[in-house]
Amino acid sequence: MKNQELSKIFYEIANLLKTEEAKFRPYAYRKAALELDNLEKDVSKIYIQGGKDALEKIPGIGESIAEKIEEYLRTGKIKYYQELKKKTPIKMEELISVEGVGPRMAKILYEKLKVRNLKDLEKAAKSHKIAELPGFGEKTEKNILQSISFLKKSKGRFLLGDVLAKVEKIKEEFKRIKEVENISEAGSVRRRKETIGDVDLLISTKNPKKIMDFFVSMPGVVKIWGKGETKSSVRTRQGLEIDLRVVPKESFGAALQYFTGSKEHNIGTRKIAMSKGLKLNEYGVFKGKKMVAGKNEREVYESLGIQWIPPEIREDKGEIEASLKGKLPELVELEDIKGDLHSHSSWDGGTDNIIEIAKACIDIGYQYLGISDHTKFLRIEHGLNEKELFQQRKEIDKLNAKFQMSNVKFKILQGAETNILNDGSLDIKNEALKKLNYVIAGVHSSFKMSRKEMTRRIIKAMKNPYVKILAHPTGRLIKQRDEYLADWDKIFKAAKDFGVVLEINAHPKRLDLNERNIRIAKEMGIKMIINSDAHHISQLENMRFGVFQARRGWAEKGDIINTLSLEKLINVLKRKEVEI
DNA sequence: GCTATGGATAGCCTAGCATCCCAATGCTA
Repeated sequence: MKNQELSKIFYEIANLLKTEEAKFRPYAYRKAALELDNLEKDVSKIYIQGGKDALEKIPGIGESIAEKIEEYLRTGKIKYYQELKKKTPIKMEELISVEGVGPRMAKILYEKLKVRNLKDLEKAAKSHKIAELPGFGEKTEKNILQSISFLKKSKGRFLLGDVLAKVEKIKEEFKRIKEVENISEAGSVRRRKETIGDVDLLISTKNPKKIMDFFVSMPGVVKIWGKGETKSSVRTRQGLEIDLRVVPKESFGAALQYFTGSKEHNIGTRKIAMSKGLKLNEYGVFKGKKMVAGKNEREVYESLGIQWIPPEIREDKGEIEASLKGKLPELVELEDIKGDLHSHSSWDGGTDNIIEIAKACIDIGYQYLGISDHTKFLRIEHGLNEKELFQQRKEIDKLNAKFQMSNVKFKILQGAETNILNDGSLDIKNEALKKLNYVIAGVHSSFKMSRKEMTRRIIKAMKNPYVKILAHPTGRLIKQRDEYLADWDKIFKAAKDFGVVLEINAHPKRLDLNERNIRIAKEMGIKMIINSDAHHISQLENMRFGVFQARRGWAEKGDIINTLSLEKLINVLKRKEVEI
């Protein structure tokens, strides 16, 4: 789809324009980029069917941007964009991915120090040239270096959220070929790791040549690293490396087990095979020369005398031992989720009305939806004040009454995503919080506090009798920002003591808690909730990424409160009983 | 540059915070 390509260009134009005097044009381009990114229909189809006029019907796209889309679809280029790039030939996206560096700073650094990319930026910072510039200083330079070293750690990896849909699409394409007997993703994609290095695909077929020919000629392939009958590797336009392996039908299960990994897990399973006088490799399980299993993965595990282990926990973190004892956790499933308690509506500047979100949730099959808009401290997000929360309540009550009248078994709950201010107080008065069905609290500012201060700040908020959920507890943004400094042992203990539910934020960029913390929370008996944090109806689907993450942290249905029926959930959301 | 209102023009995504330098700027949510 051209949507994403165009969206990327318009984002970049917006950022380039931000370095100039233009005040509102950057917002216009950003809006257009956002709309294109969220657009379900292929923009080139819209153009073919209705021309430029049809393009202008897309929200946020007017005459000028429609012309640029037209130009891109016809020529593959946008002259205006090229001219902007010529004026400031820097890798803007790369530079502003460094926390603390924005478009303006990037431009100044280019003009003064000829910084064009991340490498130049690091060099300039290391040689202390940045601190010498007017308007900059030692602290800025130090922060830049810190952010760069964080970025390096995740370099070359993609978010699962960006990769999975593409993998699913490729699988669909393959399934149309009748010679494909079995197909599955393997590797870290199948284990649903939060970031992915490269994609492994596995197919069984009697006609490897046809499969491999199709694979290397897929649209979007820009480089073929290798092509053979059993293995081919390509790189896509987005920089994603995909390996495809073709195996015979009889070995598909064994190969799937082998290529799913992790390496550590496989070492463990192979040891078990050895202890039973068997040999396990990617072709099957063998007793001497006789193959005893291999066709499907389940029989591979069973032939070793252990339970089949869900891919998400194949990390050699105790799953093999648990499996040997027949005590694997029954991991939470997407189907267990009965509702979403973290979503944003048009009240706080989101795109969709409450009723639209509710309808989407009914379609998913949820029993309930919690609207939790931002509150007033976050002006940029149009945070609601006490009065607006009250007005919103009236709308929600009306909608619930309608559901009841028409015998729809669905309820909208009213929450709010309040802000934990620097001193640990919230930005909404308790009298207003009291009237909500539940309160989420989260840190949205001043991330760089001392460990001690941040710990005190969060725990104080958790003590508020109305706070029930701690949103995105560690504040990290994958590949972008590390978690804030805090004493997590103390915070987890506070969650346990004060009955605060820890969120597993399902946004692919957050996935916060991470799997390690989920497992700690589970072992401590702390309840968790998986929330989408959707700002757009399409993001409700992110729930699945939260479920993957929960599964990676060994969470079971009973650990997650939004697997409960509405009645039970309401009971859990009740005011804290404990004296704080 | 887009949208809404009214047919050309106003309004839009702002406020707190850190940093750098002691008032202003740019970044972030």
